[in-house]
Amino acid sequence: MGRPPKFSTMQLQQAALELVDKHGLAGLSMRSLASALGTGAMTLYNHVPDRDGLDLLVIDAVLAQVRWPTTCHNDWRDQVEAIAVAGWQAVRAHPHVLQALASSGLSGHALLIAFRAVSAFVMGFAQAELAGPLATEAGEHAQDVIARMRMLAKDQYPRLTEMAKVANLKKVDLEFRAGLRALLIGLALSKS
Amino acid sequence: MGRPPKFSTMQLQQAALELVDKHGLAGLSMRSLASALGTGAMTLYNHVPDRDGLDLLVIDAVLAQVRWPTTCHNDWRDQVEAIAVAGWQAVRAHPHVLQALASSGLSGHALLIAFRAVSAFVMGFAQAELAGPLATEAGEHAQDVIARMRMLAKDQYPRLTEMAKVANLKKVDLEFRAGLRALLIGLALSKS
DNA sequence: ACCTGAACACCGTTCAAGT
DNA sequence: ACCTGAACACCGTTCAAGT
Repeated sequence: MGRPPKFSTMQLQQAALELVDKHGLAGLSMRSLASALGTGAMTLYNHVPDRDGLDLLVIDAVLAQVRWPTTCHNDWRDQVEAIAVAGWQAVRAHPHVLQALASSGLSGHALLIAFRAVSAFVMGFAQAELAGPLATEAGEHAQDVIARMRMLAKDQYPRLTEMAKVANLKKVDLEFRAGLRALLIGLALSKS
Repeated sequence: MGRPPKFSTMQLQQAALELVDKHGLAGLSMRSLASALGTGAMTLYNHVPDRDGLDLLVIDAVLAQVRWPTTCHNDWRDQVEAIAVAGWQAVRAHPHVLQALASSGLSGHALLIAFRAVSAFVMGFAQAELAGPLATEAGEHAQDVIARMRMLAKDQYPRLTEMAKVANLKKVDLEFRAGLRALLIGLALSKS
């Protein structure tokens, strides 16, 4: 009866991520993961409901590697920037995962709108980076917009606020920052 | 020898889009599209190099339906907003296509950074909309950021500029506008 | 030039059986 | 409880043949 599981979920995650890093998302299948673990395909159904569960496994593995900032900036915008940078760096380390993230991952978790916005940017930037280098000097003179979102995040989105215990990031990628600014300018459509 | 093609590309596009609208992207396969057209799978290879070509077909079909704005606003930000609205409305009409758009479509075309940014937002908003209604009152007091991107678009990105012959949009979706503003606030991280 | 069916090497998942 | 192989209904694509 009560048998101990042959594999831990972490083992599956590690093997799946390895597979995706090596062969792309298309290289991850029930059968390929199973044989990478030296077992049969059906064994995986003890850890995962279906094929899509494999994607979520990979996404979780990547998110688990994110070094979320842990200390607070005075300016909340610095905090959000640090979060975005951290998320982007984690995704960047596993380019093939992008596809899974974009197609279903984060939205399936019913994540917060604000976090979704940030991650949407992260995706967009990473995709742009694959196609060609960004015009890094675009946003140098960007100015402020009103930041009412700060309250909004604190009141309605505790999870985002919790994530926003921001670290004093030393080694941020300058190109990413410049790209972020360029995107913000491009998106800044507010009326006056 | 010289035989006339049995199907026009437009016929394929229409049938493929219909399939995706009805059964989701997963419902589109070489075989399913072929049998929807009453032919064999291999016939499709005369119009399309491989399976991914089917996705591009669908994406093109959606983009073809976009009623791009045709007249100019004085404020370039109004123009870009009109573009974003038009793109979003087209995508909205075919929710299942989102997956294809997000995973490869637009980035594969090496599109402009700015347009990618806008479409990334469109994706993010559409995904957020599927998960739940947006906090529409979030961005009411948004203010300006510097808009150097205007020049940038004119000098370096003629295709975007060409698309930015903006129409005087009458029926824009208010929720979308509000969501756009909320996202902009959330993303507005510029330093001061 | 364009179409086509058979065949190949895959795929996810159901099922029934094993410990 | 957890594992497993066989079987089923798919899939994209190569190939060789048809008009």
